Formats: sequence, structure tokens, C-alpha cells
Amino acid sequence: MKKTRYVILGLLRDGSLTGYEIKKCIEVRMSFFWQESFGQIYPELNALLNDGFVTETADERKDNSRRKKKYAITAEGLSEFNRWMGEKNEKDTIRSESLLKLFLATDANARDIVDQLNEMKKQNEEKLLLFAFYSKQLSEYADLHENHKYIHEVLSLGIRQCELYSSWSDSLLQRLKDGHLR
Amino acid sequence: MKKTRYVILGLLRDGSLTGYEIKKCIEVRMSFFWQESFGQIYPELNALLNDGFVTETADERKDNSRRKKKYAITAEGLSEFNRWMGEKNEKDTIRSESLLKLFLATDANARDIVDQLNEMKKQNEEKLLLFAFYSKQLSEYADLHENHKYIHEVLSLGIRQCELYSSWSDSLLQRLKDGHLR
DNA sequence: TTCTCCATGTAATACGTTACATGATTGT
DNA sequence: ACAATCATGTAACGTATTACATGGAGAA
Repeated sequence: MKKTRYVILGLLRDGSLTGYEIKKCIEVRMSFFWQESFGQIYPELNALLNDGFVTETADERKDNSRRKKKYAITAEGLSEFNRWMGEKNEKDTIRSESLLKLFLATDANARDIVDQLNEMKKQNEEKLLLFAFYSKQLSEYADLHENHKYIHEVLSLGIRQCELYSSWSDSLLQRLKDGHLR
Repeated sequence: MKKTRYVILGLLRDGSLTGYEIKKCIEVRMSFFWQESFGQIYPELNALLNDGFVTETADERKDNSRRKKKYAITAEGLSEFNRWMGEKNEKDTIRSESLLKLFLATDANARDIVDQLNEMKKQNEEKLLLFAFYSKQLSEYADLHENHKYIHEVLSLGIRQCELYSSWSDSLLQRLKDGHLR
């Protein structure tokens, strides 16, 4: 089942946002465990409006041209969000082409594997920088996250996962270079 | 882009398999980073046959009734697999409803969060048992994995990831119970 | 002026799961 | 005899990405 609406509702609890802002928010803060595209967000906002879970405030200067629309959550929206919170989750899924390649690799692919591992290490180190930035940003809004104790915990899990991946790939690279992999 | 064919080709390098066996194999050994369903595998096997990347040996007793079909990789299939190995990967994606919920939770959701965390801990501990089983199974076929050095490494990463998630949820639960979460 | 980012939206397409249909084999 | 698992396949459905169309605002 599609979860787009719940992410949107969840984010709107802290104040109204435009569709664009919602997208950015998911991208910057949640990309380590969630993703949504414009093609899902905009239609879903209209569906939510239709269901009475959000209200829309259009920036109505000009006339016809499309302008900024801010969405706010309604009481019904909030209770729908809380209902979802108590529902059973579907299984987590991970799709990692890098791990797939490593898993399937033989000695014939040794050269490619080194490239894969380097790329993996690089990507995780970049993600760590992003996390650090976001983490710092968070602590500047102490009041807001007063109400969101778990964000830090999830973030800290993300960081530790990145560290795991990055150190794992690094150690594998080392052992491959030194030629004593097993 | 769809990757189903490469998983199939990758697995077939160690000997012919039926579609059913391929499915089981992915399920048991790769579920921590990859998944495929019958609805992808069977049509893809026919596509691969059509492209000359695999050959089919049907178990042709009886006549009309559908029977076991073993697939083997061809030289062209092998080179197609090796080509893919050198290609750039698409970004890894994770979809975790549990982390999404935790990320979005406030104090209002405290009760639900405890359930989520317990479920998360349980699932990761179960996965660890599966990993242990598979790991043991692997060491019994030393000859086969001689050629697949990286399987162990990927497995070990999977184990450490599960341990991370399980100990993270456990520690969060502890702190929630003791009431000193920040 | 041109580029980038903000901003909204739709349509086409691709991807993936689930349910269904069918039947053989193996173990209890 | 029955259930579980092995085994193959398709059709329907739902979900998600991508490309496209459109245009404003601010910066270089």
C-alpha cells in the first residue's frame, strides 16, 4: 500500500509546506530510508485535499499562472496520521546493486570489484558529511525537536550504518590490495 | 533499469537451475539486499532464452504438462554478465516504514513507538538466526565458495547491520522504559 | 541575458507484487 | 488421503520514476 500520504501528513504537523518543500524535506532529511518523487507528491496532495485531510492556501497574485500553494493539516488529517502510526508495517526492503555485484563476483571480476568498493566508500563518506550537516542544523532548532526526540536517534542510526558500510568497504579494499583475502 | 537478468545470469554461472530454484536462492541468500518475484523471473528467463544468453533443457517426460526446465548460461550470457559488472550502479534504495514512523513520531505516539521498536528488534534477531544458518551451510561447500570470496564478506556486513539495528532498537527501548531519553 | 533554483502539474512508461490457474512429487 | 512443497506461467493491478510542459524569481 502507498505510504505517500502519511509522510506528507507527518511533515505538515510542524507547519504548512508547499509540495516542493515537502519533496526537498524528504530528500534532505529522509533519503537514507525513504524517497518520494514529484509525480507522487502533487497528485497525493490533491487526494488529501479531497479527503479533507489537508487545506490549501494558494498564493493568488496574478491570476491564471501556477503559484505557490501552502498545505496545512486538518484535525481529520492528524487523526488519520495517528491511526497509521498504530498500523502494522510492511517489510523493509533494500535494493543495493553494489552488494548484489559483490555477492555475485568471482576472481574474474576482481578489477570491477575494486571500483565498486571505492565508489561505495566514497558515497558513504559523502552521506556522512550530509548527516553531520543536518545534525548540526537540527541542534540549532532545539525547540522544534523537543517534540521529535526520535529524529536524533534515527539520525544516529543512519550515521552508524554509513560508518559500518564505509569501514567495511575500506577494510575489504585493504585486504584485496595486500592480497590476503582469506 | 531492470536488473533481474543479471541476478539470474550471475546465479547460473555456478550451474544450471530452474526458475523455482533461482527464486529460492535469491530469497534465502540475498533477501537482505535484493528481491525478485516469480512474476519477474519466469518472463525474464524467456527473454534471456530469446536473446541467446541462456539455454533451456526441459524435462520432457509426459507431453503437454508443464515440467521442470533447467536453464544454463551461454558464452554470450557470461560476457553480458561481465559487461554489467563494469557498469555504473544505480543508487541504493532503502524503504523502511519502521524508520519512517520513528522519524515522524512525537510524544503523542509513544505507545506505538514501543511496539514498533519491539517488532524491529524481533525481526532483526530472526534475520540473524537465518544468517547464522546460511553461514554454516556455506562453510560446508568450501569448494564452491573458493570462487566466491566476497559472499562471506557481504554476509558478514549483513550480520553486522542486523546487529546494529537490533542493538539500536534495544537501547532505545531501554532508555524509553527508564524514562531518560534526553 | 542566461543560468539555476523555485514551483506545479500530467502523461507515458517501467517496474514489481499479488492473485490466480494448473499440476507433479514427496513425506506423514 | 492429505498437506506441503516443488514447479511454471499469466493477467491484473498498483506503485514509482522519468520526461515533459510551463513559468517566476534571483543571481552572476
